[in-house]
Amino acid sequence: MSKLKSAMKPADQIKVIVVDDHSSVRKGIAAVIECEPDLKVVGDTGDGLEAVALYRRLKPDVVLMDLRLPGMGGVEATMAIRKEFPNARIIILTTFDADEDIYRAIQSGAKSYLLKDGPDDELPAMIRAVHAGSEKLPARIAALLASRQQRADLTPREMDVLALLIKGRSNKEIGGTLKVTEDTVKSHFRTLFTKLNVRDRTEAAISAIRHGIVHLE
Amino acid sequence: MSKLKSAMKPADQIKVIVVDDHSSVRKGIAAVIECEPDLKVVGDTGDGLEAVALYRRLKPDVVLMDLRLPGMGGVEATMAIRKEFPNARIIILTTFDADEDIYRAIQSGAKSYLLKDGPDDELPAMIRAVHAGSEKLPARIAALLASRQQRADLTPREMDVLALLIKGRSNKEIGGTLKVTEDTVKSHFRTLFTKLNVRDRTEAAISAIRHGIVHLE
DNA sequence: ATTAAACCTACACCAACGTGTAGATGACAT
DNA sequence: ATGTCATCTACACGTTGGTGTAGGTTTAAT
Repeated sequence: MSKLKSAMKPADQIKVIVVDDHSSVRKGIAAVIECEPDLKVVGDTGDGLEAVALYRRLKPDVVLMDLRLPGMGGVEATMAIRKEFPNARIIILTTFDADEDIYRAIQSGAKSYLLKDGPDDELPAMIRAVHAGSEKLPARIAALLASRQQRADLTPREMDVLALLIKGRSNKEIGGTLKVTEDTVKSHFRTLFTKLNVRDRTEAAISAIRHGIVHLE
Repeated sequence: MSKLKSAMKPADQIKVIVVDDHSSVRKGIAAVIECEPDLKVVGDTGDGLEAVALYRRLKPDVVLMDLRLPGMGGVEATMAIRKEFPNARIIILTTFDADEDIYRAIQSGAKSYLLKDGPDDELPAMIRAVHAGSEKLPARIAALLASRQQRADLTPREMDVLALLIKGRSNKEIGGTLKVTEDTVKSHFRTLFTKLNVRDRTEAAISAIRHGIVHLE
């Protein structure tokens, strides 16, 4: 395996940088990639800001980016890199499969979205595909995205109501916090129920959590 | 680093097997462990049943076990191994930090519980500690366990009610499914609210999800 | 200028939910 | 045997939630 590797000229290898705040995860990803003769990890970091600097310096072919980074999140880091380098090819590699996360990641300019615990050969194949210009998502992720699309987007106000619902607040309390009447809150819930295709607030809460519209923690 | 490794006699090394259904995860863990001269991965598998067979054959010092395995879960595999080898030292290594998962894992005889994305040096240190006889849990996990202990355990019936709540069912529907009256369901919710320390069903649903009493999916 | 959408408010009605209270049964432990 | 606990039932009462209906303002797009 290392024989193959040394036979490959560096110029032909796809240069990859890995951004994840846990170095053990970076090591694991690197270990998988290093098994592939045509791929090469040229840098890694656990910080979003540093990721941008690293990109400037190393000009990798592909970036593997975790979504949840301390300080600057993966979405922000992706946007920052793409603002400066519109052709940057970034793959989001994360443990979360919430619709909303996937949606925001793709919106930010990421080319693909992989789950860390996906099949073994998925990552190298996706690196090559994305490097070659593909933007194809794994079937599972594409399905999640499609299911999200079926649902109309929520307005900012509806997001507020939903966020407070997840904190266990009553209509009256939500109204108090948002400085509107209880009736208005009910009105927002009404449209929310329709958009989320649920019958009541409990289902709405579960659905919101399941789809990653709001995050527990 | 590999110099140190070769200087270490195999007999002095702590033998580890890794059980996880994703081979890329196994590789990552192995990569981290192989950096430590006193640790050695002697086997790995993605299957719970096979894990038991592997244990019989290799008699490792420590087992790293994922919780969510296809077919036989990590808890069952842990119990199966400990039934046959009561001294087996098993560390649960998973991505989930739900109280309930941790609780069941420790109940099943696991010596420790680590999160996959924990600090880099945590895993090797824990392997050594568990091998030496320690059962200490990481602070974060211990705190989660403690918070669970504050809560009285739920009765089977209460679990049923909770599970149906997470499916978005009303009191009447839950009663219909469990073949009891709506009043009985309310009665169960009453005690449930007290035990979970919440005010209403929506909070109960959120709390149950957060603590891993019930699982989405 | 008109339309559309987000956002807000109001009121009334009924259904669903939460609580106080009270009692019955069977299982299992001391 | 007595007690404790899980389970179940019942009824009444007040609160909260969900819906039908109707109309208001502001902002942005056509």
